[in-house]
Amino acid sequence: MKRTKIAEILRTEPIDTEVVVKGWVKAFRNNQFIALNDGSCAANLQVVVDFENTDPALIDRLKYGAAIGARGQLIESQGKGQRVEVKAAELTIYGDCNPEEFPLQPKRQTLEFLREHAHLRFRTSTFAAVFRVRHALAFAIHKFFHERGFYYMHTPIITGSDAEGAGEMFSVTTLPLNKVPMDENGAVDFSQDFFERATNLTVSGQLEAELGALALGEVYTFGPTFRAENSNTTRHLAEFWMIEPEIAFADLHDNMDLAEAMLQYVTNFALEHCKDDLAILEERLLNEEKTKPQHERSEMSLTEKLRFVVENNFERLTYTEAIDILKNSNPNKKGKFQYPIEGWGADLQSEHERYLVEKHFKKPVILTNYPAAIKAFYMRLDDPKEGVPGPTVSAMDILFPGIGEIVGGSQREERYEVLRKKMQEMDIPETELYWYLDTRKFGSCPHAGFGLGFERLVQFVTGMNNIRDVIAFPRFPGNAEF
RNA sequence: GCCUCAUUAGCUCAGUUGGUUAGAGCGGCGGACUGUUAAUCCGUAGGUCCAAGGUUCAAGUCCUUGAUGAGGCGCCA
Repeated sequence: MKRTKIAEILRTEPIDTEVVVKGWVKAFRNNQFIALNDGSCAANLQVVVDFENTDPALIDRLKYGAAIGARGQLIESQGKGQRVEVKAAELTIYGDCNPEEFPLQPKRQTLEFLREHAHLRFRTSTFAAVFRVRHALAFAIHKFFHERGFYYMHTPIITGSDAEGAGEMFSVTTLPLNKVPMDENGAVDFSQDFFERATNLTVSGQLEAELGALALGEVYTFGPTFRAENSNTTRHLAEFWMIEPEIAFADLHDNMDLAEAMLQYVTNFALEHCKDDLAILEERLLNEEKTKPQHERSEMSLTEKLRFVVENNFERLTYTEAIDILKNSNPNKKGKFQYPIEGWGADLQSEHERYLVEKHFKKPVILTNYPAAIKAFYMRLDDPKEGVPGPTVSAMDILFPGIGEIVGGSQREERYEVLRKKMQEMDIPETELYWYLDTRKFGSCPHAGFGLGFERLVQFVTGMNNIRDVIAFPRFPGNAEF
């Protein structure tokens, strides 16, 4: 007989039919009640064992974590706490689970402990919920773009360009590391390498996505990204997933509208499709915050926060306006900022971003038109504007409470000469990026795009504080286990 | 990379001013109970106090160095 997933049984409740369920034992109570979970949903199904007519040796193997199957009638539950249960006629043990050796215990475990047992942490209700929500968000992203006529574009993982300027890169090579061939100048002779040139893992698919957008109109990438930065924070990974839409015939405002609509769409998708999982995560967050002092606790519950983002427009303001607000803010006047706001031109520190998002506006914020000097070469130079002390670019960063920067994007510099000049100023070799410049030479048009850190989105929606807890096997400095 | 804090039983933690035999809860194991819901009740085993060195009559406790973990900052998504 074919097994039925527990999600299906709980949805359709086929009372008085025989079912086969298979899953892992989450609890075995009173010598007769198995809480069975098969990962298809957050809820467990209760399997009732007739302990008086079942082999005691078999009952003895119904340990926490064991993989089992049960065949029997689905009946209305004879007890409280659940609507239906399976009256087991036959039990099968697929995989025993020795409780003396199994690292997980049927009790609360710290996230730090589970992080060190990442191969088993899917078995916990928290991580099962996180990864189901992660799936839902990934699916929602594809759905959102597909519905809007975007094409999903696969940009290369291995890149020959080291001029993308988005951070330190991981080298890709088949050269023998114990005997690297050198050329006559004493430099590594990459002509002997697999690709006959130096190659790296991608730090962004943006430049390639732009090429696609300038023919297909609207495209997006959704793939892994690698940064060899020595970053040790709760919001950085060496390997993470990024969504990078790129839209032709669009300016910064179209870009902001797209990003905001997308974040609201996928958040709403999770609210609608992951109710049980979000309930588990909300409860977890609530318990975690109980250990914090009152003033550090959030004013809203997890789902309230998500609903707030879906129902309210993001606050849009320019960098110049933000500097004004920060300069006149209480923490700046009272010297509370570690980095006081001196004036126009400096990059904002995370304490400043947090002040704007969490204290001043209390909602997601889109900051735009940053000084050109602190942003990437490909961002479009703005026309000079009265009251703005220096040149700016059509950049935008979306800041989320608790997460910080979740989106970074811009309108792209589409003017050939302006882009070339900018590249020269920033020491970006034209020969490396001739193909990028070509798009500005042949049928260039205004276009824009952004990068969304997928794990940061998952962090926001699940309420998990550490980015290492929203990806199955996190990669970070000193760690590539599993 | 920088700063701060932590490391004691399988897990989460307590351990007073440096003082005799290092404790608790949960989990495990054994038993009881049998419509339970983190089941409950009784009993029981379980320790390289992160590592190395030092101070001291005496170190889980103080000092030095290192390892690992966590948080903050920087880099960013």
